[in-house]
Amino acid sequence: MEKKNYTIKEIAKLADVSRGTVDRILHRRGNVSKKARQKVEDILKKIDYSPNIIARSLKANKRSRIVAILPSNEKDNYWNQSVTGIREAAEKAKEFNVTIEIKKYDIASPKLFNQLISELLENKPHGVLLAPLFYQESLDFLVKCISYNIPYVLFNTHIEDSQSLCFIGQDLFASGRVSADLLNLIRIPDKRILVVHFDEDPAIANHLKEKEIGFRRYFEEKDEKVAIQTMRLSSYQGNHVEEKMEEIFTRNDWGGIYVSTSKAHVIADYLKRKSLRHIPLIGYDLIDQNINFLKSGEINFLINQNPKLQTYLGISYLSDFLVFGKKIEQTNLLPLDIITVENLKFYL
Amino acid sequence: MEKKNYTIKEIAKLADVSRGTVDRILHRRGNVSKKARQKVEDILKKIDYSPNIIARSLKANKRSRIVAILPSNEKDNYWNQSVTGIREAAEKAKEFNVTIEIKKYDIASPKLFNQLISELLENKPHGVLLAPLFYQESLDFLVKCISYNIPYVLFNTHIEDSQSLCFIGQDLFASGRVSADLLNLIRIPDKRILVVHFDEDPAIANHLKEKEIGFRRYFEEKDEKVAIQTMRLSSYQGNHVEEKMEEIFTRNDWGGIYVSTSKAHVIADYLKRKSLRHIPLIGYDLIDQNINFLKSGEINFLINQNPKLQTYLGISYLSDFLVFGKKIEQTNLLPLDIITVENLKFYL
DNA sequence: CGTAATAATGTGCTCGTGCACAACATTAAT
DNA sequence: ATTAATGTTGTGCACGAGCACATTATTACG
Repeated sequence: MEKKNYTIKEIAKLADVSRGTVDRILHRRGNVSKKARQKVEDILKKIDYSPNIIARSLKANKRSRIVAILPSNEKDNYWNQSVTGIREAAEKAKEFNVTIEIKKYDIASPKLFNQLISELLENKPHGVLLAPLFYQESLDFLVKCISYNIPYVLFNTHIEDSQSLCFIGQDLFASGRVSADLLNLIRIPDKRILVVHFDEDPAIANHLKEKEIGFRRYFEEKDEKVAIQTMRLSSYQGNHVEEKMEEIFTRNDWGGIYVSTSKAHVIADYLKRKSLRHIPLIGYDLIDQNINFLKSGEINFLINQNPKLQTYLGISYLSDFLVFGKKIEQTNLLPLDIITVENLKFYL
Repeated sequence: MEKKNYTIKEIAKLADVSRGTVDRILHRRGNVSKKARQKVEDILKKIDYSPNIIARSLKANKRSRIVAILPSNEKDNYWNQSVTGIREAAEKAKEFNVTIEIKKYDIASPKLFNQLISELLENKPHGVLLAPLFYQESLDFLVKCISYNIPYVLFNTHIEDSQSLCFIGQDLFASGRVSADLLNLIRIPDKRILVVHFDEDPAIANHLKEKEIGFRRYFEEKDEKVAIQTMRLSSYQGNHVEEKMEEIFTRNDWGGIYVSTSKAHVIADYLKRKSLRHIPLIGYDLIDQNINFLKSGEINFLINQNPKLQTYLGISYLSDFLVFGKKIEQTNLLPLDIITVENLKFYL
């Protein structure tokens, strides 16, 4: 198993040619006689040459600039964790002369997104990490990246047919099923279940629908006779949310609630104020507000979508690709961690 | 934020001295005049020099050999996953001229362990990854490593006071609590709870006890009135296990079972045969037998102790330390993943 | 002041890759 | 046969760090 790593110089000596000739063959640069090619290829068949990536990287010695583009964390601090992941990966990548720039866009304005993109393309980055919430706008951008030969990695939201290096995200359908499974354990029997979507933006709507399909499918397969009702809320509508909650909670007696976004804390807060904290509640993501309600018991389970790991891996992959030319797995669906008060601390 | 990485050559030019002088100052090799030192240190204060680790590594160009020592997976295929983690990390490390050798020891024989150790020390490895199940024997070995200046990383079992680069493992106490929390959700009310330890070896006994303490503490804090009874089994005793199970299950009516090792499948199998599969059961680790019973419903939850990630990180850390001189976090407690049928696939 | 001893400094080489360019060999065209 | 035009091959250099060693500057002391 003790495998020697041959160098170009050693191969040259074995084949009785010069380093240059070996190099030309390895890189298919032509200008090699049949005889020399034969000799070298014979050697290459016998041994297992792989270039020393450290030497290669030293020679290349390029500075790479990666731009990470994601929604602003002002309006939705779910994205804080993504930023943390980027920062941590950036720290590691710095040693390899890779710098990371973070660009945030307003989830409510495709226009500003487009503007950001075109500014960004003025001096072209070497790589891009993107959360493509706007479908069409992102697609346009990616076409440009391809034409400029800028490699990109997508995360959070899947875009079909893209030529990305890879996509890092979660399995939405499975995510709904996991939630259903947990809620089924703790729900109050014989009562209706409420599914809540906070879809500020149509860009996210499909995302949430996929989760709901998984959620409902679970109960169908289990042949459980549960009534499931869906409610749509937008956190931008202000008081409107309170009114809507008032309406839905006074009219019905719920046996469990599933919130398909990181906004479970909004419901938890309501339940607490209205002394409804006995109603089982499941939501997503380890943002501060959710964590507080998990600790105090209004939220029973949180599903961790690993936003931090998503971006950490995204940047790491891009960096490894730019520095060492490493190939990457096309799709990377991260685990859906089940979080309770007891194992919370390990995921923070 | 665009931070330039200065080179020694550039610093030399700025300070108007030679590369050698800068090098001597950076490495405290002496033989530098006060004047020159002053000039260079002034520059070093202004800029933020950190050596190019790629160049450094190329120059060093050392082949490193890491030996990973862990229990044999013949008798307990929990360790299969550890081996997988090592293999995957080895694949990555190969590119940096790091080779990994795996040595397996019999958990029943400290003698053979000692023999393995002394053989291993004959031609000294550059780094060691160890699962120190035998306390005293491991300690003796580590003392030798220290005297030979061999860096080591421990995983799975914690040894206090060791000078290891780091420990990678799980929080046993928390692990017991997590299990208790889950079992509390699904247990049959008003019935006794059974804790099962499979402790083939006294080396592991403490390990398991710590889990049980966490488990019991949870119920104490919750002020739940539950009777908890402990049973010790050894899978090496053959039929004896069956007898003991027979005894404990015919005499009592259990409301839930917690198995503190990866052997939950033994209980699951019994429950299945005796038509007792309604009894909630929680165990550890994603080994094939457990996975099967999780899928078929005899096991309700599995706690994933991340054995694969433990060794993967261990090798990665050691490799980064040997190749690039990177420092490492002292302790690394991996998450206790909660696994159900629904999120299982993401952890395999 | 001159020489020896010591302190301080600068240079050259290595690591392996990748490319540029010079050197040399072969063939074609006149 | 001579020159030009290709075809093929070998060498040199750069990347940045790190160390050995040669060279130069400074001090000590008779």
